[in-house]
Amino acid sequence: MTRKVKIPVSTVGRLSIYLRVFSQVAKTQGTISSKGLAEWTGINSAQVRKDLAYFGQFGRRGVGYSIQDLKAQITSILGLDREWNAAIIGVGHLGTALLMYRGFGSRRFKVTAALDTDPDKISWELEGIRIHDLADLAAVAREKRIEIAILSVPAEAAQEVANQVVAAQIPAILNFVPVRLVVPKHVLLRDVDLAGELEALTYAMRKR
Amino acid sequence: MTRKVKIPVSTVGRLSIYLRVFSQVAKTQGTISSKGLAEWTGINSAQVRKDLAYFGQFGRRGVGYSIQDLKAQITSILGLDREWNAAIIGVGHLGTALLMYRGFGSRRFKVTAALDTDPDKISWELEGIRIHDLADLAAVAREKRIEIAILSVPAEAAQEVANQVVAAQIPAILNFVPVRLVVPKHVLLRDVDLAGELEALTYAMRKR
DNA sequence: TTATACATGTGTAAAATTTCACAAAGGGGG
DNA sequence: CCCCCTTTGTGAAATTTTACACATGTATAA
Repeated sequence: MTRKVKIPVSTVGRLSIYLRVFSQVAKTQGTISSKGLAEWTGINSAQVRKDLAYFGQFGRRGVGYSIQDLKAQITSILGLDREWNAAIIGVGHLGTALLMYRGFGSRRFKVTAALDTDPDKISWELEGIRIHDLADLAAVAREKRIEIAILSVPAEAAQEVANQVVAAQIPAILNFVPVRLVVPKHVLLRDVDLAGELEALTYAMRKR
Repeated sequence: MTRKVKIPVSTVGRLSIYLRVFSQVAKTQGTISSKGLAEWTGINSAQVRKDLAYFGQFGRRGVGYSIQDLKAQITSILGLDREWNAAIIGVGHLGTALLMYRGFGSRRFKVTAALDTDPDKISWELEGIRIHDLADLAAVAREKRIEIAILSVPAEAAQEVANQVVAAQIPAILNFVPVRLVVPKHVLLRDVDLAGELEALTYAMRKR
């Protein structure tokens, strides 16, 4: 089988990048080479081939990769051949921001619930999504079949909320809170640090 | 000198993480060990020491690092000892979202301008920030001393807008558009791919 | 003063990731 | 059918990143 060796996380990240290229070139050609993908992405062409080879032999020597096929393959590898329900937990500035951001939905992600603890927010609706009481998380998660919790709560509350997410049997967390969360290892956790991204820029700018 | 060897990007990313820990522990202790930082962050303690050692000898053997000192050091290393003016370019869903998100401002980043090409948006104000015509980018950038452009425009327009940013002499771009931008190498570019983050999660969930 | 426990800074080893480089194939033209 | 150009898939090398391990320094207590 193909999935004997462990696949680097970085490879998975690049799959997303390759997928994106297709929406930009698909119209003009039916096929693309690793060199072509390399040019579009800035990733070394050997790297491209190696990334794809982890999952199978999708290319044809002398020809390249069928865009249609490869698109379908990567879509399937990334689990994007179906929809995923997500809930936003914490409807403060960032949470509201993420709720408004339709980019999540644009691919296969649907934000179908929002939760907060603030009585002034609960029962309100934002962008057509009702805000539930966080206390009802387990019920909401079950009912709406939530599989991804998008966390944007205050730092002090983050771990406690994460515990509730785990208790509600939601299997994955996308954490926007700049705090290290401890979760059982069967729960998938991914951190996004927006301030950190800016800091990487100022670090580089400072040296001038 | 301390800056002879090249510092890994990953090290810089971890500095942000260390810095964050201090706001959570500072009150209780005056000092922290690499082991302590390791426990807070999940990063190996030798890694912590190596990261810090790139920039100088901040610790004391048998004692650890003075939190106050280390905080000041990292703050300075990351260039966070002053404020940075940022502009949000593209006030669609994500742009609005980012504009509302005060987390950027919470540290040393100030979003002081917003720009768009849509006549219906230009001259409006959002969160107290006036939306300018993108055509005026160079003037706005000069006047407001913009040093970071936060890009959230449609994919088709991204490269062209990036060119304008470069022409406006803005030295750094934080790009939220899932497109590879080509910029001169004196311009700092950092990509944030929100959909990609979710895709990393679904990839892992799919395998069950 | 000496023993003990702690913790840094760093040389070295290990692991992971990226890049090179080439044999093996595919395709097209004559 | 043969030649030539292209491009994959993949060992092996190179590079980068992480982890180990320990000599060296610090503090405390008896």
